[in-house]
This record gives sequence, structure tokens and C-alpha cells, in this order.
Amino acid sequence: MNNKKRLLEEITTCPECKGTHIIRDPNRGELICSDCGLVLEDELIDYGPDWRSFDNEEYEKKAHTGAPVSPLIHDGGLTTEIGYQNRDSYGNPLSNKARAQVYRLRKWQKRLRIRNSTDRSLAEALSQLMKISSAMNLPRDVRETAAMIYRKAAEKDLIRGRTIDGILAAALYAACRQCHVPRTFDEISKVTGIPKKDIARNYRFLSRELKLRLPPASPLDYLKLFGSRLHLSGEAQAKAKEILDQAEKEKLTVGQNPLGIVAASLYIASVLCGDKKTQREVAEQVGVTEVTIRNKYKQLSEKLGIDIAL
DNA sequence: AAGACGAAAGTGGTTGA
DNA sequence: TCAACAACTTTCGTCTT
Repeated sequence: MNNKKRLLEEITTCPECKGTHIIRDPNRGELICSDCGLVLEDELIDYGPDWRSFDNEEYEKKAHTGAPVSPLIHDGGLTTEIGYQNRDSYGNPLSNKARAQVYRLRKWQKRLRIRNSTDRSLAEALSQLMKISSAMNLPRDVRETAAMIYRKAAEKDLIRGRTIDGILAAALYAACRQCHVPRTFDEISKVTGIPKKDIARNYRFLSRELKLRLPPASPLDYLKLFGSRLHLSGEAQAKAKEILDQAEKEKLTVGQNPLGIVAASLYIASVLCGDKKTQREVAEQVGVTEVTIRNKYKQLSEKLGIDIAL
């Protein structure tokens, strides 16, 4: 921990642009490079003892030696109801030690409950986040990023008038992009049950209000994802990338749904490399229609002079 | 029978008056 | 605020392998 702290304080040059104008914003817990706008945030966040609100000494001590502090801490059993019989799941009485523990947990939970509504809904949201992201098999850094984004949104009072789930889904989408683990609106929509357009709208909103500096969705990230999901050969994946690069160079991609281009690239590559996938397969994976693939691949192969002998 | 094709109508978001 | 518009989808009949 100390090590980490010292390290952070020593950051004086931006890893991105090598600029030296690093601004520290203690309130937001961010380090910002004023040269290129890079936010070195997640390293800094949640530094202080966020557990201090439980002013019980015992707890304070435990908190600092326990699990690493992460934006996800509101989760972890705290939202579970704790029964009032001092018995374990078999109905046997608990030992003194266990009973004391259960008692503390109960007290803790009660305190959590009593706290203000924003905290309560935050806790709820975070546990919801865990459910969704584990259903989607998302890595931890994505979860933490999503939690961070959600927290910031909550702090800025951006949730009011919107639904928790909607913002959460949008935060998750943003986090996926930030971490280069791209997921489509469709996927997130399927898991969360939030309509795609709502996620998209909330995402735009968050991105504007929180000034998330996300690079435009990289078709390349999607290409990798879908390429592997389709079990496309390495050769074909490389080919798809080639096609995509070319298409971008020729400015054939502006104003188009990147997913359509990605799907078409994958399809063309699969045909060219003799590892053919049907339009249907590709369409299903990527989440566009066959018609779109058809139109796009016609357009692409024509403009790029690629001959597909079918 | 499955895949590919394309026309036609429908949908939701963006744009510009 | 609203209509025009472009991109994409849905649906469906037809052609190809």
C-alpha cells in the first residue's frame, strides 16, 4: 500500500504524451494530464478509509487489513438479509465466536441501511452490477471501471430522473470500451433487459456529463472479439483486419454502423480464406442482419476491388 | 434443404429549417 | 418542433448450390 502511494505521488510525466503538466484533483480523486487530457484516475480512487463511517474501532482495524479497497466494496453480502436466529444453516446453535460475528454483521448491515438513500441505491446498483458483469464474464477491471463511472454519475447527481439500471447498463458499456473489451449495445441489452436505445442514450449522456474521453469505438476491438467467437482461423482474422484497414483508409466507414463493416469484413475474409462462415452465422454473432452484411460486403468488395468467387 | 439474393416497406435516430 | 433523410432492419419471394 505504502509502496503504491509513493509511486502515485511520483507520477510527474504523462505515460501517454510524456507531458509534465499533471494536475491533481483531490476532490474527484483524479490525476489529469493537461497536455493530452489523459485521466489517470482509477489508481487514485478510493484511497482513503471509506470504512471510517463505521466508527467502531474494531471495524476500522479490520477494514484496513482486509480486502483491497475497490470501487466494488459496497457489494459482498451486505445486501443479504441476515436472519435473527443465532443458528447456522443446519439449525444448530452458533458458537460464541460465530454469534458475535453474526451480531456484528447485523449491526453493520443496519447501519448501511440507515444511511442516506443515495448510498443505499449505490449499494444496490453495485450488487446489480456484479450480477450482470458476472453473467457476461467480464473481467475485474471492467467491473471496477463500470463501478467508478457509476459512482461518479451518482456523485454528480445524474441518476435523478433516470433509472438506476439504465445508467448502470450505460456505465458498463462505457467501461467495456474503456478497457478494450468491447461489448455491443445488443449484448448488454440482452443481459440487462434495458432497451438498446436507452442504453445508447444514457451512454451519450454519461459520456457528455462525465467527460469520458473514450476513443471512438474501435472496429478492430470488435473484429477481434467476433473473430474469435466465430472460431475464425488466424489467417482469416488477419485478412479481416486487412480489409477493415483498407476500408478505413478509403473512408468507406464514415457514418456507417461499425458493426456492419466488421461483419462484412469477417464474412469476406472467411470466404477468401476458405474458412467460410455463412452470412447467417456472422450476422447472428455480430448482431446485424444478413441483409446488412450483403449490402456492406457488396459495397466493400466493389470499392476495394476484392473479387469473391463464390 | 440450406444459403444467398434483393425488393419493398418499416423503424428509430439525426439534421436542418 | 417537425419533416426530410440516411442507415439499418424486417419480411418475403426467388434463385443457387
